[in-house]
Amino acid sequence: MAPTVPEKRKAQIRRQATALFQDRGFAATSMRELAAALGVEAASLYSHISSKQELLHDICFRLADEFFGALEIAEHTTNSPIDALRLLIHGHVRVLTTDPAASQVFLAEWRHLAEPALTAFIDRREAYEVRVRALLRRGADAGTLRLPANDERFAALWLLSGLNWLPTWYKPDGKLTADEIAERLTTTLLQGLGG
Amino acid sequence: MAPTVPEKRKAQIRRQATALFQDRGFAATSMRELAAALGVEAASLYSHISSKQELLHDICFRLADEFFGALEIAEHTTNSPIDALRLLIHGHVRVLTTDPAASQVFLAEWRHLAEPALTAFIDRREAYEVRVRALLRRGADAGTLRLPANDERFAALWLLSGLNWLPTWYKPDGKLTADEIAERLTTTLLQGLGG
DNA sequence: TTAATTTGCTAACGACTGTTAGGCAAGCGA
DNA sequence: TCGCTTGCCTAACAGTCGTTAGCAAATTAA
Repeated sequence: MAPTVPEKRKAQIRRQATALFQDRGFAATSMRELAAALGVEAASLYSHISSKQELLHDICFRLADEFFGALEIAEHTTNSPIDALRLLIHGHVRVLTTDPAASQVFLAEWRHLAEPALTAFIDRREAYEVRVRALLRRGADAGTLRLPANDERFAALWLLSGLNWLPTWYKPDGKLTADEIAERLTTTLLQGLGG
Repeated sequence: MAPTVPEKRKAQIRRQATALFQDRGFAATSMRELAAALGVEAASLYSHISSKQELLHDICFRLADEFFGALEIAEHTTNSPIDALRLLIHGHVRVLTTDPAASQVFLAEWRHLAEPALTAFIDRREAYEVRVRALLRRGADAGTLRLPANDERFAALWLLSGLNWLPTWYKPDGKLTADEIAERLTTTLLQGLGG
């Protein structure tokens, strides 16, 4: 009846699945490969999980929750749009660097979700972007942000694309901490590369 | 003996394959799906191509050539690093917008290349980034660019990530032309979002 | 010790994978 | 009309896919 012990093995499977989905892709990863990586036969996995889809679903929606958490902190801890933007970047970067593998699966493999999870995922992602746009809009209206062509949609894409590329090159053993990376990204984002 | 007629059909197959690889991914696209999209049986494809790998290879390396072409123009038409950067962005955006589907395959599906093409591809990509970094370095040394932490590696990632996210949202029927997008990106990149 | 739970196994299912072999019909230049 | 090429077909190959059934060993709880 203890839920912690069964969670252990399931967590191991999820971690290994995350790693494999990340570097081979969901579709190119077989349950037999996943099992082999855990030193087990493929059929044995089904004592712990119900399907391959469930693994992808768990990874994608857990990360979605974390990104939403970071967004909500940014929205609720300050009234200053620029401080909120800083908080958003720091939170976003912390999620990305805490589990880069899961982040990459979240960013790149979500399209392999089956319905109805796929639609739910897309809706959540859109809701996230809407709120980021609103945050940028507030900054532009207050005069503390200068959006290109006054277009918060464009600015939001620019912001998120700059952040979301991070897990493709981030190495956890690198010299920079998550906060240092976030600081650099914030500076670069706000000031640009112009001399 | 006329090489143009057989090329026609092969080009159709390549275009359809590009579209399918883009929205399902290489591994999740079967030759039977590709054939069905062309109104043909799977086996018939092999009169025109030699393998599924060949399709991926052609797409990835053609795009690599185009990106390198844009880079070379940027390197050779001006001595001003900042003008070269502008040219690079415009060229890069033009490639991305001219064939967004192929661009997304290039950016997202290259990892499914088989050896030795995979290693060759990675090497080319690295060579590309090295040259972009050199371009940014020159700008920083000349004082016309201000790189975050004076790190051209970081700046290059920032630049390319901002550009490479474009094909995920770009719609060819949108209001913005490729040059308008490139101008906005250039402005945003150089000036940032700071008010 | 007994009972229940967890974890894994072998074997197999039906479906699907990329690809090949071999043939047939239409359109072509000679 | 002949022969050749192009384009597509059916049939099949050997292998892999996710998943289920049924059973056994190990671990844990009472």
